[in-house]
Amino acid sequence: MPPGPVAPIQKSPSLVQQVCDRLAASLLEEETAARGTLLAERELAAQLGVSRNVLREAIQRLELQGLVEIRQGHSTRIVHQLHKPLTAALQLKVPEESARLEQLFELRLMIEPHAARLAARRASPEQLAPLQAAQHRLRDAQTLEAAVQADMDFHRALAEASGNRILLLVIESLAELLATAHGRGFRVITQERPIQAHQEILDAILRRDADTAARHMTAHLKAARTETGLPDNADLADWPAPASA
Amino acid sequence: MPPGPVAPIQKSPSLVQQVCDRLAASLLEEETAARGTLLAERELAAQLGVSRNVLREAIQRLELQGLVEIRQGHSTRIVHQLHKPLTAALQLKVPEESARLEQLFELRLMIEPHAARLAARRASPEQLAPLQAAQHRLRDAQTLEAAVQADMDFHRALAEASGNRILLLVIESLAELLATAHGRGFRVITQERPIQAHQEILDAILRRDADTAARHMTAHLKAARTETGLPDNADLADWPAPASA
DNA sequence: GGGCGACAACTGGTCCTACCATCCAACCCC
DNA sequence: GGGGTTGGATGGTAGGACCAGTTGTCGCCC
Repeated sequence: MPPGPVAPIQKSPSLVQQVCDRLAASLLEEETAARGTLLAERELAAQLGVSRNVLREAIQRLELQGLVEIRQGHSTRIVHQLHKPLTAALQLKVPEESARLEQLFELRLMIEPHAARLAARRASPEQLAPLQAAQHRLRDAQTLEAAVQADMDFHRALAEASGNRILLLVIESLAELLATAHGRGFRVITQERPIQAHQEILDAILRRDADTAARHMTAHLKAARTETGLPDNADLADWPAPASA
Repeated sequence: MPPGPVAPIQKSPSLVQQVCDRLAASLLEEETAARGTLLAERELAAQLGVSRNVLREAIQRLELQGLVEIRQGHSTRIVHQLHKPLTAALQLKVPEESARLEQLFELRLMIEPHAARLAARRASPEQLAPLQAAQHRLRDAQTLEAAVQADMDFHRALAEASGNRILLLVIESLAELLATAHGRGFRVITQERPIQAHQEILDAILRRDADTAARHMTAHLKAARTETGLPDNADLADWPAPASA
């Protein structure tokens, strides 16, 4: 049937999808309901005029997308962890942990130096602050957990400073997978080198020296990869750091 | 409480989660039920001994993860599109299409030259074949849709040839987002240049010339970005191509 | 009065049944 | 034999009932 002049009535996508979109929109755009507790199934269902069944499936989707967190007994909380779906997909795609770590570092080596490069060029003062804060937390960290967390925060803040939100999402996911790997035989040994490496990257960014920041990031990731205990990789020996011509 | 010797009783995850894991496992590992039609809700629910409600929620999750495709009236089909969750997350994270395209090209410029570099080094004959096939399809494409599809296939095959499945997943997702953008004002004009650009990349890979492949890919993406109609970007002017020292 | 345990009122988790909407295919009428 | 009709399959929605954790409170016992 050719598109007649009558009615492009676009039959409604499934109710679940509508509810899902509706909730996603109101969760993303408004900071009002910021990461607080909210949402009771029965109440929300009545409020939206759909069955609890539909509302449940919608909420489940939101959880898989990392927008809410469901715990039995509690109310469903709002969170912002859009990287979760990617994390889950990667775990499905590369189930074996050592292979995943290997490929993960390869990808980090591709994008994080560029992220550092962009951050040096584009970071606003508001974006630099959390970067420095993470560095301070790393320096002051007493426990391994705190150090790992501060390390993740640094890379996350750097990605955010790059101004590329897609990049941020990918790096968040890679960082989480890496953090999960810690404590399962993949431990860092020293804690001194990362502090200095981060400091060099940070200094270069503060000087707006993009090439140097990228070079230090490349070196940092290579070293971190070795410390994680991954075997040598011929393809990484001459891995280039991005630098302007 | 210190970890006592008693019982670290891991309480069973929710039924939905169990069903989900079960199905995901049987869908991923076995090629037996390869992308064929399968799975009727009522029947499967009875077979697994859970309510249709639970089975539905599990299936919904699988759909969101890109493992199955649900259509009303049909039986649910098995597919393998693990990149879908990432695609969805990106659409949530960067709702505005032009900004998304901009950041998307930035990320492609970061990773695809490296993908070409790795493909030149590691691609097996079995991985080179689809690359050449895609190039032939692009050359012979009659319609715009066919050309876009062949273009995507080329980049996908290249990512696969890199041997990094995480990289493949990301590139698949970026390609899909890009394809979606076509036909919404973001159209390519010429179809001649991509053919030649792909050929140069392909030739370099066949010669195992990693640096040249990466350089051509960088140039190709820059050109493609311009043809898509995105405004000039100062940070891209001196964008480096990865090359061995 | 203070502490401890049972209870009650939430929350999400599971099940059931009935009915609607859509699609496909076999069937029947012309 | 062609084309419209119909029935049976699928997934989609609804609403109810009950189970299972969590938390705060109240009352009992010491």
